[in-house]
Amino acid sequence: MGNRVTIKSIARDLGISHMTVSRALSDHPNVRPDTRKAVQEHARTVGYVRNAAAKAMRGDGTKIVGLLLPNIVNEFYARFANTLAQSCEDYSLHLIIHLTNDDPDTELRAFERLHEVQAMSVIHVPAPGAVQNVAAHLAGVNVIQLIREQEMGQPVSSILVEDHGAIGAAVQHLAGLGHQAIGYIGADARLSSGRARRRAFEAGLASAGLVVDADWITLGAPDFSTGQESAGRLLAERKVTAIVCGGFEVSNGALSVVLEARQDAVQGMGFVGYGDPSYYTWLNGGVSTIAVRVDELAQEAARLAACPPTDLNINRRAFEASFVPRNTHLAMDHKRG
Amino acid sequence: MGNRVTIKSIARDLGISHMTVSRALSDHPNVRPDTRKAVQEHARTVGYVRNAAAKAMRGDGTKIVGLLLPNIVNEFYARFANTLAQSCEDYSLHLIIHLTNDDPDTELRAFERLHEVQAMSVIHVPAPGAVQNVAAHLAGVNVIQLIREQEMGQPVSSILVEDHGAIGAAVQHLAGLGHQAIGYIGADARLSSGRARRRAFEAGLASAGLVVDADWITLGAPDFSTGQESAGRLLAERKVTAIVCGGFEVSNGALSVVLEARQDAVQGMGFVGYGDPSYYTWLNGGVSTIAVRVDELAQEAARLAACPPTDLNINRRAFEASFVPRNTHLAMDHKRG
DNA sequence: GTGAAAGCGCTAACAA
DNA sequence: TTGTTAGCGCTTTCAC
Repeated sequence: MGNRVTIKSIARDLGISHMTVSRALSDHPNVRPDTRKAVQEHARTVGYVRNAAAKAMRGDGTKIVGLLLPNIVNEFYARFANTLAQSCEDYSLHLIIHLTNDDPDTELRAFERLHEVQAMSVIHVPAPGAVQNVAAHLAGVNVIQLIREQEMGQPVSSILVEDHGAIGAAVQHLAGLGHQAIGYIGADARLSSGRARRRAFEAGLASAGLVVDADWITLGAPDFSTGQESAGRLLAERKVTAIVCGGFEVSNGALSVVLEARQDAVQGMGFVGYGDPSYYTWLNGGVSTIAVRVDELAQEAARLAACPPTDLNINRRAFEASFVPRNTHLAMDHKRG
Repeated sequence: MGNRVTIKSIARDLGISHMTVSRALSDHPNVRPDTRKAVQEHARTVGYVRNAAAKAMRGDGTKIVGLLLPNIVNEFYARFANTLAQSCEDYSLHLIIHLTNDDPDTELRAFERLHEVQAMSVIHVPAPGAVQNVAAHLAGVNVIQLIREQEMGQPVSSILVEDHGAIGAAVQHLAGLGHQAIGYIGADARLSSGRARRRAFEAGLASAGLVVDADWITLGAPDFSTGQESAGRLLAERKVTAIVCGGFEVSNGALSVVLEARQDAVQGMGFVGYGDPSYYTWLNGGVSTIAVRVDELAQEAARLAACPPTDLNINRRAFEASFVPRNTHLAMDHKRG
């Protein structure tokens, strides 16, 4: 069963040496044109494909790229993976996906598995928490960090979102609408992105001349339930009149709570989400949000994955986020175009 | 650079034969316990992982599963991939994703690439159109078709959605609401699912005592733009008072048009979507839809991918869809819980 | 209980 | 221009 077609089987078929077949198939100059043609034609008709394992074993590399994401249902990650997968097709790269659920142990296992298959590059959203002994699995791997930065004990590339300006604009926008007590929901200090966004939020408040109340800043793991719980708390306490979200998952979690809250509890409340899933344009007649150029991030990631930077020095690239004002106030009637 | 740790390098380190190392690492009985322990400990400290390529070359299989989806931004596919990826983790399988965009050529290339890496199983949503010469790349591969069925020239498993009843229920529901002219948007006859759902829709009309008007049935490729264009046409013609969608992409496309249409053009129009993305519960105060048990499909797919059915006969498994009535009529004010 | 040899598919280096 | 050899990392088979 399943007798693979190999260069040797082709060589037998054609009564020549397997080396001639190898040369013909890789367009080596030292093959008589008619031989080359005959070999290539035969190879096509018998459905020959080169054996990736054999190539890998010779040290020729694998064309395998690993992608480590918290999940793939959040539309930001889904779009990223989608665009990345398409770009990988262009570079003839295989894309292996591992979901970390933002758990360091799962992340470690994923690195281990990718080491087994000798992945050439790994694109990952670093999970929160301490760096573990991943270093052993990183020898000769081209590591590309996404969104968050974390020391890995070896030079890595990073693709980041520069959202300081956008978060500031969101706060200004809310202040302009008359909001004085603005709450924030985001990731805690374990993540570089969590630290940066929180700073941006506080800077925004300051430049709008508003006070920072530590009680209105709710932090946690960068996940859906943090968003839910934080929004629930802020809503229950009724101290803030607006909420700014600093994270993709957190934003969806918070939004789910506000959308399902009693109307009188949220009427007139300001809300700014993070990330820009397609349905944000429809919910509430349009949810104001901080938009990230996800496709550009993904294309840059594919480029870096396909062509590892020869210069092993740090390689940081940041993409500017933008504030998209829509229906900032909740529980309004639908507006239609 | 990047000198891989191998059983031979470990053997050198410990001054023993590489065979003893191999046996120790695979818990073979014929190794002195202290030798085994020493080897395993050393392997752990130097970060040894087995070389997948070498194993594959010996014919031991690859633990690689290919996943071919039209895209991964549609929430149904995203959820499927998400659950599948998690399940693959449990079975220690590598998941390689290829996006076909429902294009047969892209699909063919994906099969070719997966053949190169000797994927053990391939889970795929067959693209519309004729079967091409994929057969050559299927030798010894465990093929699992998802949602749609297509003859592949070799025995395959299929994981299907049994939505006849749910589609019938949707039509009954609309009829009960007084709708007499009900339109349908779905995939054309190139897809098994397109044929089946259309039949289910017509059967539903018949059993509700309603007429079938061929003009109200709009078919096309199973994509977003088909949904957009068809919904646009049905809205412009103003002949139907309700629309039933028969496809994930199509449903989102149609919904996008309906949500962005002028309010008077859709007020009171009935709408039933297909699939149940999370935001359907929030849009329009809740979009009625045909819900598919996506997690169960994915788990079954992982099971089949991990344990290829030894019995090479047909292996079909269908999961029942259900009709979820929510705010069937469009452009109502938000209802809140 | 341990080791040596062979071979999976492929190509760089040498031989003819 | 074509062919032979060797070796990448691993395990099965056979010898000790």
